[in-house]
Amino acid sequence: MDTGDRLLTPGEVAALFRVDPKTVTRWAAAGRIGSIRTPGGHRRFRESEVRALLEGEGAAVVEEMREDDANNRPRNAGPTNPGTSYGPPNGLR
Amino acid sequence: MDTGDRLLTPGEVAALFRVDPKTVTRWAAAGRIGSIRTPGGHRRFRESEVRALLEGEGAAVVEEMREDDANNRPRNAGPTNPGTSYGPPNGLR
DNA sequence: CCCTAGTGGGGTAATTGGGGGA
DNA sequence: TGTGTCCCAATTACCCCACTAG
Repeated sequence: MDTGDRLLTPGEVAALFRVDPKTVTRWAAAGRIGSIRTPGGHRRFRESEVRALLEGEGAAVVEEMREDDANNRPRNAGPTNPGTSYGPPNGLR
Repeated sequence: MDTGDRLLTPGEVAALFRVDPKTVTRWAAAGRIGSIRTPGGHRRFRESEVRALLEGEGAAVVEEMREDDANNRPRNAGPTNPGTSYGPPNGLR
């Protein structure tokens, strides 16, 4: 994997997350996402990093709820990585 | 490759289900619906999954209601009538 | 050289998240 | 049991204008 990550523009990342490009800029400013700056000051994001965020953060039961587990229904039994520390690296709160 | 599903905000999903955004949040917290979190902590829901839930409740999912579980999970037999035009999921602005 | 589109920065309003109680 | 509503704090969306990217 030679870093074949393509660089995405804020608008691309914003469309992926369904947020405003400005919000993506704030993530980079807050250090929540890696950003590469162009000589002009614009930012570029790595596709691998964006994809990791999209699928890794909330990866939950994408499968339909099957009845085969009628044995019992653990509400939170997913490997969802429970307190995954979704983020606030800085104990902001 | 992508399922082609856009991401919806809690408010959008809440409007589709006619419930409060808080309720939608609880569904995600309970693992009943897939949720993708933004680096900021907000949630995004997949349009395909929301639609599957909306259409599935009132239409034909031939999925048989299994034994004891049926007792545990009562089907909402209300005249939800989602089959008709509830609202254009295309609330994109 | 000029042009269009996108991006950045700051500020303000609206939405969202989490907990608690009805 | 499940949902609606209250609190507060954080995050996000849209406004302006100026500059970069191609």
